[in-house]
Amino acid sequence: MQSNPVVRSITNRFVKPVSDQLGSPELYSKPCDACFQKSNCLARSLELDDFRRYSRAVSQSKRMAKGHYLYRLSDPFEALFMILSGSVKSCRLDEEGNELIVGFHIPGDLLALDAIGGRSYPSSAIVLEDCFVCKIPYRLFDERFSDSPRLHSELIRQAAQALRSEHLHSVFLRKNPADERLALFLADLSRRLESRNYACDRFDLSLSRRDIGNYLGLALETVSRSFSRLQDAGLITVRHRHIVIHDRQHLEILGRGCAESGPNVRRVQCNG
Amino acid sequence: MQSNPVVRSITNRFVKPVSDQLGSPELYSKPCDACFQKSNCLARSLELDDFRRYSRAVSQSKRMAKGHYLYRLSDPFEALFMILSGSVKSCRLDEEGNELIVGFHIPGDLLALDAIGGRSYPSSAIVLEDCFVCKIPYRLFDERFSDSPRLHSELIRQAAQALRSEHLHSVFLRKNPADERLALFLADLSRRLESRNYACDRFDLSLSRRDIGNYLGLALETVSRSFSRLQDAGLITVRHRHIVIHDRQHLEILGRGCAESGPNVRRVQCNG
DNA sequence: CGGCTGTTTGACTTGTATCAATTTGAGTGG
DNA sequence: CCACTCAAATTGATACAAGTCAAACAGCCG
Repeated sequence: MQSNPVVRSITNRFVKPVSDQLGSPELYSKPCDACFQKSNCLARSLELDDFRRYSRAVSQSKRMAKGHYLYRLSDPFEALFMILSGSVKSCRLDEEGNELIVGFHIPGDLLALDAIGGRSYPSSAIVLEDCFVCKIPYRLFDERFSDSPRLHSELIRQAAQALRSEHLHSVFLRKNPADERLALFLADLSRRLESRNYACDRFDLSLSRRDIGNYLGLALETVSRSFSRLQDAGLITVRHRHIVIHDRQHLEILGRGCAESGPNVRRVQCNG
Repeated sequence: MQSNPVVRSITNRFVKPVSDQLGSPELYSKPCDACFQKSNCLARSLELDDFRRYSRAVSQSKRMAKGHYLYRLSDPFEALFMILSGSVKSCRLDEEGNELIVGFHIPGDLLALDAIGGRSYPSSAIVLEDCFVCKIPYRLFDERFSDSPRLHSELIRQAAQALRSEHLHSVFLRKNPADERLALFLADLSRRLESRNYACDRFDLSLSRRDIGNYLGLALETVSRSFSRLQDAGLITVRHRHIVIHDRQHLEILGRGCAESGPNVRRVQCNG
């Protein structure tokens, strides 16, 4: 794990906007060729013809301010979103109207995969840090509009990857104690940041303790205490939302429940 | 919720085998047109030409005996599977080699979606009740072999549906007490059985208490106690693996955490 | 500066895991 | 058909991780 000497915030603009006014979503011209997330783009393997068509259809990136919605639960489904910069959480609602966070997304992530096949979005996407996003109209994948097999393959790959991630998430929500959940969350986030070329050993969390607890199935107080314990163990340094990772490998080992350090070795059994 | 007067086991053979020997997987001729799961099939919306090609590629259904593997973790990925009859669990392994169940599947379900895009299966599929399965070579979806947009659309739909189910599963693993998890599990299973035209108010579970606990993030003893409590509340009758559902709607309400019955109303808070 | 929100820490409570003992059921073989 | 064996399920007693309640503290912003 090597990090850049300078910490780059994921709110940095990867794409220079034409205009610079913040607020409600605005349009910017953004040729796909110049996009910083080209390597994660669905269109990365397209032939020139198909790529041009794709590029024309998505050639606009929206700037979204913190707190705004990319889309709302039960809005009609019309597009996927790729995050170019910033961060986003996606959430459902329970019966009492509480948010249930189902995803925490960083640049390079594709959003709204869970909406495919339905008429409306089954979740909302809320901007945590000012974002640039690329809006990908779903009709691009519609047989009536286009039939680029490569584009389809790329999409199904991404969906399968998302499914695998969900499996992992659901598995470690089952029995792992609080510290392990948090450790794995941090290690996983660090890895994802690294794979997108961000600093992975120090970053600012855009999620509150409450949101982290929500996502990990813990009370916010428990999250706070777990942060303290991980810090006491020397694995991280935490000051409010600023995190420094000292030993990601150890975090991962702890997160996988293979911890053998200290007196607190007991694992909760899963009965098989 | 209406059920058939006669309980039909999901081990019933929907497709008559040519030969009848049980044991290691054998081949049976099975024209897709006569398939009982045609309505759930990926090929259901294909034009005649594409359907024929599809049918030729998958025109064989395997019989698999209880305890056998449809595929194993880290086997090379080559095919998806549709369950025609019987039931199957899919599971990953943790570091200690324990099973972690990520799915419980009944006829009409499509398996191995999570393997797409990788070289090998990320999970194993184990037969719980003798099965007939349809093996769908993944090359059917490969651009080099075919480029039927409809088939792709169907696949991505199924994947998105699986993703939504996983979101729901992960959400209710977070904070819901044992009784709610079990209630929702039973109600959901009942609904799925109903949608596949099986008896939904009485069935035999092919999962053990241990497996259910594993899937729901509970100890097997807790599962057993929850069964007893649901029975005491008059919602179900349970005798070992045989379940009778008396009030599915109430089970669902309970499962969603909106319970107001009895003294045990307290919900575990999720802190928002 | 207040007012507000988010975070930390402490004290107490509780749901469920764990350990342990019993009962039931299925399968096997005489 | 009845014993025997083994796995699965039930039920009870106890312990502990994490939830809840509460209070103090730190940042942030108009």
